[in-house]
Amino acid sequence: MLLSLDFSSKTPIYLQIRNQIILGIASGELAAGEKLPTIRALAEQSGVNMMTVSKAYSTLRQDGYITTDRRGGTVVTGSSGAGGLSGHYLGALRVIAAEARLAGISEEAFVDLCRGIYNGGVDNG
Amino acid sequence: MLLSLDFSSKTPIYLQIRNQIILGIASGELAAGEKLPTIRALAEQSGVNMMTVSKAYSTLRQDGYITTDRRGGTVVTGSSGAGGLSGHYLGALRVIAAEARLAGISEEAFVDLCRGIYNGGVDNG
Amino acid sequence: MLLSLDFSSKTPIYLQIRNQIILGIASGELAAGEKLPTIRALAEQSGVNMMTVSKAYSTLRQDGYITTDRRGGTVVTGSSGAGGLSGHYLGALRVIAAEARLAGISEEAFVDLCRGIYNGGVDNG
Amino acid sequence: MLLSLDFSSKTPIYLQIRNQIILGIASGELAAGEKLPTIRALAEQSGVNMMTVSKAYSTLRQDGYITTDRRGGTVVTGSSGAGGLSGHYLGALRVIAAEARLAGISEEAFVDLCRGIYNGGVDNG
DNA sequence: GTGGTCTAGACCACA
DNA sequence: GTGGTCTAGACCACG
Repeated sequence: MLLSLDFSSKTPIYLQIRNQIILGIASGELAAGEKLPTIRALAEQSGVNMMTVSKAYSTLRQDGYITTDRRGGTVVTGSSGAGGLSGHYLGALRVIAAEARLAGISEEAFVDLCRGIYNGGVDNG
Repeated sequence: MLLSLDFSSKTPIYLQIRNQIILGIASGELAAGEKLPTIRALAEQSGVNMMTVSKAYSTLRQDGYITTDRRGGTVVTGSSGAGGLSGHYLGALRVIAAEARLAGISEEAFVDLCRGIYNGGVDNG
Repeated sequence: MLLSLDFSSKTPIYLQIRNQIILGIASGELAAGEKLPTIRALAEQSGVNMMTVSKAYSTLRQDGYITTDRRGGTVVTGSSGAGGLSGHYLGALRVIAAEARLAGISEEAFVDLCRGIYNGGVDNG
Repeated sequence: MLLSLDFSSKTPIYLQIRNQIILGIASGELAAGEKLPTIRALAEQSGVNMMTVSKAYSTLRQDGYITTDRRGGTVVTGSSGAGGLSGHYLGALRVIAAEARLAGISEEAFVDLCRGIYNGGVDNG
C-alpha cells in the first residue's frame, strides 16, 4: 500500500490519505483485519507529519473503516457502519452529473463510467 | 433562480453558488442565453459578500459556463468547453463509489442512483 | 464565560474545554445563538495553543452543540441532535453508581445527588 | 467472574478491568472476602499483559476495594474506604447530566435512569 | 480577521 | 514501541 500524495493539491493531505485508504479497502488491496502501518511509519514513508497521518486515521476511525487496538496497531474493519451514502456525497454526485451533462456526456456514457468506476476500473489515483 | 446557501457547510459559499448555477443550467432552469443577476444584486439577495459572488462567477466563466460581455451583462453559455469530466471529478467519483461499496450498496443500486441523479431525480439540492 | 483549566489533570485540555462549554450551554450561561470566542481569542485568554481549542470546537461541532458560520464566527446550537445518552455515558454512569453504593451512599442519597446535579446545583467546576 | 474487554475502546484496558471488578462487587457477584484470580491467571485468561492486570489491581487496592495478604492472595474488601464520591466522579456526573439535558432527557427520566442503574438494572456492561 | 491545515519537535499514558 | 496530546510557530483559503 503506497500512498501518492499531491502536496500542491487543494484537498488537504489528511483527506488524500483517508481517500486512498478507502480506495484500498474497497479494491481489496487492504483486506479486512489487515494491519495498517503505524502513524510514525506512514508519516516517515510519506514525508508528512505524524499529526497529519493521525488526523487521517482519526477520521477513518470515526467513519468505522478502521479500529485501533489498544495493544498497539491499527486494523482495517472493512465496512463503514452506514447504510447509505451521506447527503454530502449525494450533493457531490449531483454536481458531477450536471457537469457531465453539460460536457456532452450522454446518460449511457455516464452510467457506464459510474459502473466502471464502481468496479475499480478507470485507472490511476 | 433562488440560491439556498448553507453558511455552516464545509463547502465554501462561492462553490455552493457555482454548483447551484451549474445544476440550474443542467436542469434547464437556466436556459442558454439567459441573463444572470448582477454580482451586486445576487450578493444582496443572498446575504453574502460581493467578492464571494464575484469569485463564483469567475470560476464559472473560467469553465465556460457563462460569459460576460463588454457592458457587464453576464449570460449563460449553456455548456462547458470541456469534452469530458476533469480529473478532479473522476477522483471524487472514485472515492464516492468506494464509500458506496463499503456502505453495502450493490453495483446495480449504485448505477441506478447515478442514472437517477443524471436525469435530475433524487430531490433536494 | 471563563474557562478554568487544570493543566495537570489527566483529562486532556481539549476535553476540559469541551466539557465546560457543554456545562455552560446546559446551565443557560451560553444561550443558543450566542457567539463563542474565536479560536485565537480563547487560546490566548486560556493560555493554550490554538490547535487545542480548535480540537475542542471540532468535537463540539461533530456532536452538534455548536456550528461555525463560514462568514466568521462560531455559534451555539443549543442541543445535540441525539435522542439519548450514548452507550459510553451509560457505562460511566454504571461505574459511578457502583462506586457510590460501595461508598455507602444510599439509593435515595444517590438519586437526590443526580437530581441536584441535573438541576445545576452542587457547585464548583 | 468473566471480564469482557474491548481492546478498541477509548478507555484503557486496566480501567476496564478495574471497573468491571467494581461492578462485580457492587452487584454482589464478587462477595466480600472472596479471592480474586492471580495476576498471571487473569492476564492469560483475558489475553492481556500481566502489567495491565497488575495496574488494575493496584488502583483497586489504592481505593480500598481489595487487599493483598502476605502470601500473595488478593481478596475482595467489599467497600471503598471513601465516604463519598470523589471530585472526579462528581465532575463526570455533571457533564453527563448536562449532555442528558441537551439531548432532551427530562429531569424525571434522568433520575429514573440513575435509580435504575443504581439498582443494577439497565443491562449490559 | 476567521478557521483550516501543516510542521517539527516533544512528553506521556498505555501495553 | 504505540497512539494521544500539546506547543509555537506558519501558511492559506475564505469572506
